[in-house]
Amino acid sequence: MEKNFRNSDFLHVGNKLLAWYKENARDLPFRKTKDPYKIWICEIVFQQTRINQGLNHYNNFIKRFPDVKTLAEAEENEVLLYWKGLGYYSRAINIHKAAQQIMTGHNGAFPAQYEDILQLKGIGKYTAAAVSSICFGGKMPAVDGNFYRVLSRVFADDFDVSNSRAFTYFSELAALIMPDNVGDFNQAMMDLGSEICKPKNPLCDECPLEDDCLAFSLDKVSDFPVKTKKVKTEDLHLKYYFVHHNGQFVVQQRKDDFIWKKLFEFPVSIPEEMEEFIKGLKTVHHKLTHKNLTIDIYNVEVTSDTVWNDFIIKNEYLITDFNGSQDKSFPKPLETYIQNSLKD
DNA sequence: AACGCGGGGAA
DNA sequence: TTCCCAGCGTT
Repeated sequence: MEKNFRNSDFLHVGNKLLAWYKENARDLPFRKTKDPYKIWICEIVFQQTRINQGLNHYNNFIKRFPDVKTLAEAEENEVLLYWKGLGYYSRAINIHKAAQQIMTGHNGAFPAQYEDILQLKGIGKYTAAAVSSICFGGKMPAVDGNFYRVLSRVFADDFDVSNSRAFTYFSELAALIMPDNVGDFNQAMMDLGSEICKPKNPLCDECPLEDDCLAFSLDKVSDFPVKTKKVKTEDLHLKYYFVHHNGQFVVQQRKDDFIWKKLFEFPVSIPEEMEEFIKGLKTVHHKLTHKNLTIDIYNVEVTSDTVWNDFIIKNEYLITDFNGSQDKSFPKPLETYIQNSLKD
């Protein structure tokens, strides 16, 4: 793009956006508060997550963990239970650690300064800017996917949003139109990007920035944003054994690497002498963003107390039953498998 | 600077 | 199918 295009005053664009937001802001639960704890939680929940998908999780989470102290004192596994089904489970692990950071490092009071907020686990430049601007009058733009899309269209800017310098680049672009009320501006950009300036089929005739949008005037809205990085998926084959005995079954907890960090799963192998108890196999297909999973689940009904006890003791496995499984967080496909087994 | 990490909805 | 979503931590 021509650099001289950016040398004029674009503040009126931001002011139009604010006026639009005043009339068209979405009615969301976390819009009624400036409690930094609640804003923080909502920012984490809705990272890479659509509002409708995470709304129930957010409400349940706030109800169970209403403040920093309650969250900090909870068990990690219970925090993960409330994150069940949301994905990106390191968010739950980090949110719990950050609560403890706030207790020990800030006497339980959420830090007000951008630099201090940025030090918390799981909080990056986007979230620090969002919380500080919405709750404490901070002046940093909360640059996210909506900013990339709206700004690249308004300025018809072909800067590649998959470039690692995109955050800095679009932060500078945002500063051109950013009014004094940065908290509302940040939220307005989110609502405009979500409701009007959508990735596909944007509602340009309803957009308050239609007269200011260079891409629209060039009839090239669909050319922006430019994104070169392509989504690549790979196939992955997993195998589990659903080992059960007298209504109980064997579970173990995953490590905090790879997928489904610290969630519970079935054992991935059984001793040879147990193979005679295999009743059948169910293959489950599950799609992740970057993986197509094929999961073979062997149904192993152990009818020998000796074999069962040896297996548990030798491997130090955890045992649960169908009721107890509700207190644990399982990966989606395994959760579905357990629920279906309950019906049989 | 590049990559891995979930799950669901829209087109 | 493919893309995208109130991104972040690790390497």
